Amino acid sequence: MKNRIIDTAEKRFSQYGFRRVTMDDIASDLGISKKTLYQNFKSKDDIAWAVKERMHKDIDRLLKKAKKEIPEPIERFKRVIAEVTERVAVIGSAFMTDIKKDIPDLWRECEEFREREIYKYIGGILEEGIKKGKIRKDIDTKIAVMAYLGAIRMIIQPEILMENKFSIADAFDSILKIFLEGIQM
Amino acid sequence: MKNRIIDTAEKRFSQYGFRRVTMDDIASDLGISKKTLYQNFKSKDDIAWAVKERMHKDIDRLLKKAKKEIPEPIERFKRVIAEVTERVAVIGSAFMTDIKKDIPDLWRECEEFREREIYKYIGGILEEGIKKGKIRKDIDTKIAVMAYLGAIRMIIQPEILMENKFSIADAFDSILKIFLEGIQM
DNA sequence: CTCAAGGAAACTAATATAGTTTTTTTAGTT
DNA sequence: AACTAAAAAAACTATATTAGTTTCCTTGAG
Repeated sequence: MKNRIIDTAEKRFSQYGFRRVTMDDIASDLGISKKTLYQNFKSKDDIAWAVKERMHKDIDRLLKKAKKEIPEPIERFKRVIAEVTERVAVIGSAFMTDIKKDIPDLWRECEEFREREIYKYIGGILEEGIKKGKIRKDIDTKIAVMAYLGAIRMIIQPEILMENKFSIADAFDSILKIFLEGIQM
Repeated sequence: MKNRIIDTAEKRFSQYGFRRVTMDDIASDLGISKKTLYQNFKSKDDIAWAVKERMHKDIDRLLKKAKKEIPEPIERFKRVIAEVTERVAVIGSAFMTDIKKDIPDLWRECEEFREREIYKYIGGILEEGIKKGKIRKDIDTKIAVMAYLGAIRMIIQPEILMENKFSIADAFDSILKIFLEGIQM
């Protein structure tokens, strides 16, 4: 049950931020009462922390695995991008803006994680690629990663998917193609 | 004064959405009292409408000008991208989510504008480029435009600029480079 | 000095929602 | 069928927030 709650909360928070999502929303999505929700989590803040903890753990695991299994930068980038991005895009501006005010400690930890694990780690893959002459020297790797995340975040919004003909997989492929083409030598 | 208010509101709405921005915020940013603010606009909703009207007018003007002056698709894309994107990025997910609930008519108009003027128009430039063999056939132009907007939106957040060494101009350049490289034949 | 305009502060009314409690419903057991 | 425990649904309380309004204070011009 706890995981179902975290799933639902993650989805909602990523789309609407923290403040905009009510406990009623989450309970209703899950088909449970608020009472049951509070039997599992002490407060709304607790849920936000749980969402963050699980996400960070998952992403850590994926990044470590990719590092171990794939030495080649472009391929590793592709793997990481495929597996991590959608989750990472959840650290969206509305959520962060909200928790910066409402749960500052949580915000700080998310910021640090993002800086360390996302930009440094993924940016590091790109730097490797630059060293090996596979990726253009003239791009700032952090900007590239940010841009990619921004692009993905744009696409994963449910209204966008609903209103348009393409599937999310197609969209991800397209964006990845543009990026890979754009960053490679 | 009205324009100063619209400037400030546009900035705030683009970053924080509609609901999160208070009339106190706007007044304070401008160094005026709420009283003065209400002397210029009847309500908060009025301000949102004013922001939208002005923006759409500005973008319309820019798009028409570019069409008249620049026949070549890649160059036109560059021009449009340079002049329009930052403004367009203001139609962000937080703002749209808020007004969808709070001011549905405004939301509808913004949606239509975005569909017509941004995706169709800019997408149209890209389609032209495809026809002329300058842009890859295998990308969906709408996804490309969305991705680009997402990337830009990511970068223009003030905290991002503050925390990082690159300038906004550098970031825009980088992103544009990646995109142009990624979409061209 | 007076006065008008505008900023700052205080206020009111309304809304929203976290968290809690009560009522109703449901499913299982005897 | 009756009973019971658990959970959903509904209602409630307390608190926070903010749009819009009013009052008080300050400032600058005449």
